[in-house]
Amino acid sequence: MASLKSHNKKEQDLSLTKNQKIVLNLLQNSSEPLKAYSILDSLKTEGLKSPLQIYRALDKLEKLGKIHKIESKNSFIACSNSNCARNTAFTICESCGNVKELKNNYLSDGVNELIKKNKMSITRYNLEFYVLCKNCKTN
Amino acid sequence: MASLKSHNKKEQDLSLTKNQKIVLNLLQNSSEPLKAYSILDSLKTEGLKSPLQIYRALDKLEKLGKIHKIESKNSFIACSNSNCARNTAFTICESCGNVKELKNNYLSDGVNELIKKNKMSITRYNLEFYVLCKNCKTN
DNA sequence: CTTGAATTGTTATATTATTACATAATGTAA
DNA sequence: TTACATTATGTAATAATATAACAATTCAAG
Repeated sequence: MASLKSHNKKEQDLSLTKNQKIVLNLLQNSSEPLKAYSILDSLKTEGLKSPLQIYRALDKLEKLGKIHKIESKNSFIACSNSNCARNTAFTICESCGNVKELKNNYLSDGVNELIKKNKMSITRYNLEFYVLCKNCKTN
Repeated sequence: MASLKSHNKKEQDLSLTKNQKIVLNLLQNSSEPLKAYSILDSLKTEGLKSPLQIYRALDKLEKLGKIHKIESKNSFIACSNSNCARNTAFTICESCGNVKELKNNYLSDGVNELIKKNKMSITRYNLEFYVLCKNCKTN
């Protein structure tokens, strides 16, 4: 087991530490973005008791591209692509706050075009599209 | 002067209240985004002494589209277009943090195309492009 | 003038995030 | 292996950002 783990490190990010795994797991199983202190509350049972333990795990996961921060909501969401550490795009429902990550492939061509046309030399981008989600439209 | 002022209210947003004007003025004369508490510090001399006075002015100005919040920096910047209350786009230097608002016209066509192509029904957007600004490139 | 909406002032408090410091685990090169 | 650097941990304290609650005031519309 141990040897398997270390062998696959890079591919599967099994190199995550205990705290990082716990936090990532919570986010991956959440249907909505979570706030740091709400994560903390949820993980008190797992032995995480200080904000810093959460923030440190979040920082690392974000750098790895495994999660993203929705800045306008001070919330964190698991990456639904494949570890996009640099470019992100979300839709955010203006009514209920529901957030979805847009698939890289859907956008990247269009965004690249946009960038070229405007002669911008971009190292990274974050796009937030505000919408009315299906649920909220019908209500 | 006074009569001119009241006559042009709507066009020039002279209807702003005292606090709102003071805060907007500070932001318009700033070369960089400012944080709420730094605004508070700067305006202690003008009689503004509580965070809430600042936040309330900022909220109002943001709704009017006269300023924007850079969420990832918890900072505020005066609008450099004409009161774009809904759609915003910025470049943010990854090195020095320098922020510039992109002109609406530069982007809007391209963004609209992008939205159409992806069949999104967007009510509003905020685009953050991270760059290396000229200064930081050469250093 | 008077009524209702918006704005203000003030205190207290909630929420989000980091500093500082001591310790332990892990990786790596001699 | 030892030794050294790097990374992660735990904990307490505190900084930075933002809002709640309430009383008082301003100010335009009827």
